[in-house]
Amino acid sequence: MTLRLYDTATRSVRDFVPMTPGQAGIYLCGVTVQSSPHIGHLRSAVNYDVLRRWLLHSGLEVTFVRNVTDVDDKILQKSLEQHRPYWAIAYENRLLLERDYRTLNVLPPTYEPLATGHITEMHDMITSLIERGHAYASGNGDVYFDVRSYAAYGALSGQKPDDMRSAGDAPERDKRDARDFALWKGVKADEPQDAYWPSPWGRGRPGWHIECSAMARRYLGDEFDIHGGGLDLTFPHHENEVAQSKAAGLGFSRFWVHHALLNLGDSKMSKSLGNVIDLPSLVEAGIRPVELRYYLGSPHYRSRIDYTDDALREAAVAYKRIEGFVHRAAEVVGKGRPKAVPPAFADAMNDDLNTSAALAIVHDTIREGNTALAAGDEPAIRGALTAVRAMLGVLGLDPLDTFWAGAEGGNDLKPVVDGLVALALEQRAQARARKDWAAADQVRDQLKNAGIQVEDTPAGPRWTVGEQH
RNA sequence: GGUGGAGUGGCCGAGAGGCGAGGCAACGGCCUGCAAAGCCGUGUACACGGGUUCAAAUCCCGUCUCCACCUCCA
Repeated sequence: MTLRLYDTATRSVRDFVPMTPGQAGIYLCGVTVQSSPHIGHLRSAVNYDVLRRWLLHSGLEVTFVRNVTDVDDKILQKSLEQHRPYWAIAYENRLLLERDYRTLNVLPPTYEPLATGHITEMHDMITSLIERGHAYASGNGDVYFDVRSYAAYGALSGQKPDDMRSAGDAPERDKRDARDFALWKGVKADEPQDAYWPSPWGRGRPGWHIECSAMARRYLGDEFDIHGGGLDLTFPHHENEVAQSKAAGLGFSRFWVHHALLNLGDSKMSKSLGNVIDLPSLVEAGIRPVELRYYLGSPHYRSRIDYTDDALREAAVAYKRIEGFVHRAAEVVGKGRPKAVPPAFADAMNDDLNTSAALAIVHDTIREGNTALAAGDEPAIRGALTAVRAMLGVLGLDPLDTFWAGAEGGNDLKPVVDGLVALALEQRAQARARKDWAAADQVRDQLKNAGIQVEDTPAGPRWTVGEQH
């Protein structure tokens, strides 16, 4: 069975057939770095990271491009408000974003192009659009895409231009049609003057959509496999991107993958509504990044997540069960080498990345592994462990992955603590030997007060720092 | 007004004509000196009203509620 993916353009699940056998090119609309990231942005990153890892696991070579839009209306507005250059704001937020991506074990993109680094590519495309009669310069420095010149406009998002509510951004300068959108924006007196570049149409800056068309072409070619982004980008951003690129004669994206949003309260998480939760605040509240990743990656990517603290904490408990098995098993049979993934897991992933169904297989395997642990059946333990690790690896959640293992604090001290705890456990063992349960339990309680959990296993007592896992 | 989507047991969350995904919580049992962890068992859930069918959470019609987009947005 091969991967089947939902394609927004055809509104159907289709077989994913790479343009070039063995390879996949993905363009993901990253973020406009106008403010610090929240967990909705991180959901996006996690969803596509899982797609990417699954393609890699399936043996494909993946070129993964995630852009950063580092100049736009809002960034310029903040520049004025904060009396700082627009690029200082963009860079600051970009660093915060990358820090969060890294913290969640999101693989770095193959390329991470900036809009401001591709002005020339944009000019080329705009020139081509004008030549082909799909764009026009207004005469005061703006260049617009001529929506009426492109018959398929609206096909991606299912919108009929005539049925759309009239655009609220009314008095654009010299548009032929209210739905035309800017490819290039001429100088405005009330904008930061350091945000302009020379162009054939005079000094100006890019319109919002052109950068993605230009950069996707630059790094993935005229036609490529998958274009991704949030559901809220379908219109107008992606609609405009297709229009530009196809009107310029390019094949552009073969699949459109859109993930659902993360809501908090009655509406999607967004800075402008103020209903925002970010990674640092969750970490402060005791949630580990890997637990957040589990929470964000468990529901299907096309299902809305209604964020609640309780649901997140429940996900954290579920992840601890996974971790508990992996650690206990590894202590008995060693870490092993993750191998192939169970067929049922592969089927779930191939079915439009059904991570929920895939996790059910993970939990089933863990149950078998726990039974094997209780029975001391080492081959079975080893089999379950390597399978579980392989599956978790695809999801970016393997606790023994050096990434997460290294993230656990205090590992340098583990041998030291190990020795100290061993002393205490020796006393407990002696007390237990003479059936002095009070003394034995006292040792355990004291260790617990010091933050060390002791549990007895068939292989003797084991201990963990902090919460059980 | 237009477009897309959602409503599943106490909670989270898959599924999409017939056999109760999975997790959390709860209850009972096993294991354990006790605990923890684990294992086994227990739940007849699919917004509402009609209809189609031998069979509907899944298909059709209608109703209600909610979300997203049509304006910057992952």
